[in-house]
Amino acid sequence: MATRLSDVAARAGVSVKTVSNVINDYPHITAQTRAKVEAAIEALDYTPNVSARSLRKGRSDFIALAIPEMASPYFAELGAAISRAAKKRGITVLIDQTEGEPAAEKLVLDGMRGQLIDGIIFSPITTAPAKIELAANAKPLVLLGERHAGGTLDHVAVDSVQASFDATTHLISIGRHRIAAIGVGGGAGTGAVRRKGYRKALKAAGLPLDPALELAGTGYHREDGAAAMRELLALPDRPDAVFCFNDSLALGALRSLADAGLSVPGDVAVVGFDDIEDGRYHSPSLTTISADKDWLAENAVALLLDRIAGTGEVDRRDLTVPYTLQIRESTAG
Amino acid sequence: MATRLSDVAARAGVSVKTVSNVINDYPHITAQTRAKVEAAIEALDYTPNVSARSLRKGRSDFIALAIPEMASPYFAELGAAISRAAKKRGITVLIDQTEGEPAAEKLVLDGMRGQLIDGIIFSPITTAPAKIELAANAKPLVLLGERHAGGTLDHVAVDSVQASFDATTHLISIGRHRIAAIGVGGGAGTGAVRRKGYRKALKAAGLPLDPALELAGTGYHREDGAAAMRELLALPDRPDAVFCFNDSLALGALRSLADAGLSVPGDVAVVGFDDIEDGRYHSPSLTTISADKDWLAENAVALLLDRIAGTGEVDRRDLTVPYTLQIRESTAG
DNA sequence: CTGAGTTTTTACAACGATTGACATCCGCTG
DNA sequence: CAGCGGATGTCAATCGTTGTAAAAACTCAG
Repeated sequence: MATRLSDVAARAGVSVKTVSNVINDYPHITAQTRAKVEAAIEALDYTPNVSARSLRKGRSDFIALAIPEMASPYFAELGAAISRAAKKRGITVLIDQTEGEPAAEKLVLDGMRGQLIDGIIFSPITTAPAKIELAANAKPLVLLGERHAGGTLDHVAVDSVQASFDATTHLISIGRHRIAAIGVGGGAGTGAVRRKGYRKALKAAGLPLDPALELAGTGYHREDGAAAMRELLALPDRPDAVFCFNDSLALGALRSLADAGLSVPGDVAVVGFDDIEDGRYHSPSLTTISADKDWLAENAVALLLDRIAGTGEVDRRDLTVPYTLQIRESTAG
Repeated sequence: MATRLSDVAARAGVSVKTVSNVINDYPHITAQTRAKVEAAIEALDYTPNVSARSLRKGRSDFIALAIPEMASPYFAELGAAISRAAKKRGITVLIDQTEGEPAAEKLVLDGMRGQLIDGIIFSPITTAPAKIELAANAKPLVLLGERHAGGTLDHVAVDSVQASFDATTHLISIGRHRIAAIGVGGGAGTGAVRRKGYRKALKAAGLPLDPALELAGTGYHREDGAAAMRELLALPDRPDAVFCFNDSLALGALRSLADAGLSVPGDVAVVGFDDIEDGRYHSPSLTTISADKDWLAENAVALLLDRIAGTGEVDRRDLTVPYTLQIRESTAG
């Protein structure tokens, strides 16, 4: 079953070394020999044994993507984009669901998978910045997400403060005054950073900051958004707009608004963050911050591969993903 | 950086093989030696090298999951479930997006990844049954999805005919007479099988079969559902219910219905298939066929591992996933 | 205390691909 | 025709782990 290098060599009538040379693009090879070898490879349907190669070379061309959960739409889309970007470069992505568990995240950082993977793209939830720095000796690592903006590791993220500022300002610009925020306490520093932009926008517009309008919730899912929205609607003086720190929260919020018989954006305008596909087809469609996921994926992968190949100790790089505010029905009835 | 077996051996004062024996639970080891070795492993923070192990053993404890796209909600949820099920058994899942491309599917079947993976769970889109049979010599393989029900390969799937029958019958039971079907032509045989159940239900109820009410669409996404629904609404005699062959289609359809100002289920009742999370939080929430994804995942993984470990040529197994009809707002206003 | 029988531990050789040092063999140039 | 560079081949070693088989250590009966 297993075709080996030697099988190819035998069929091509050359030495094992030559086949290896062909595969590894060794400079001095006749077009003729190369053709012969390639024909044999084709004929035998040969694939190099990854284990053997990786054992010998110390490189596997596998990278890991560690995300909290692949079933959540944002991460699913991100994972898909990163897989594609990596595949283009002949790299395979191994997706790791940490489920936000510290133990699982630690495992990732320890360069788990027994030296199989060449590097990690990591979207942390629980692990604190300091610990990441500490453990990050094992493998090249690129961080995603806004946490940790001041660290010493390579990093790719949206400028969440600015984006949140824009989102909130958009709500103000359509005449809203009581603007709530959902997701304030959420994971990975996201909550804190986005709240910063939110508050900044309120302040810039001279609007008061009402603590009752800042909802933490326990997670970043639809149900959390729905619950938070219900809380907001129970307030004596309910908000006329909500900025949700991600689209899932926003979709949950929309559900609660619908249940309450309120119109969107008539009674309450809603803005999300992430631009997941669900939001585009929702009714009403969701206004949201749309970061370029393919850009993010391309750059995260490129950065990591750079670091893996890296000889000299290049400076830490910190990339900012371009984004736009997609105005849709949930704010522009 | 790389701590090797020999490092552990040196520190514990035993031979390399003994350490290996400890790790692999070889029966004859003194408690004392074991303790010594384990202490050394702990102290040095040793992790076995996957490549070397896999090279030597011919087993890697990696399996691949090949799906059309991980960003589509159903497959994202399925992938998450399978990852979890595998992790429980110490297996790592490598997710492969075939994007429905024949070339990519062929690669999967050829047992790509250079013998790294031990087996494949495959959810085919384009590749025909016959070709799968043919190529399936390389690696143990478990098929998902309804295509190929009569083949010779291990197989885990919902009884789509029955489920579709139930879904359609439910629509009939709430008094609908003009029931459309969306997704009839779609990929992987799904369309054909579900249509069969749909037609059967109509026939059983003595309802006429109107070809104009069977919509194919180009894919299984929201946009396809939305487009199909628009087509249906343009009919002179529009349907009073729609059975969509998956939830994404249904959500798209709901969007078009909302755009048209029609009420659900008042004017048109909608049923989906898959029970993805989006449907539960949609407004109106979506009535759907809910197959037990964890059951599916557990059994697919177990079946595959069985086959991998398998000595004797066990008979082909064909597992049917239990499901329920979740009645929600889109049919029960 | 000896020898047989049983545990426990070890030495050695693979697994498949790659690499480096050299040895060839070729056609050419000077 | 010596010599040179290009193109291949030979050979051996290496990556880290584990299966085989045998050596070493221990147990216990006589």
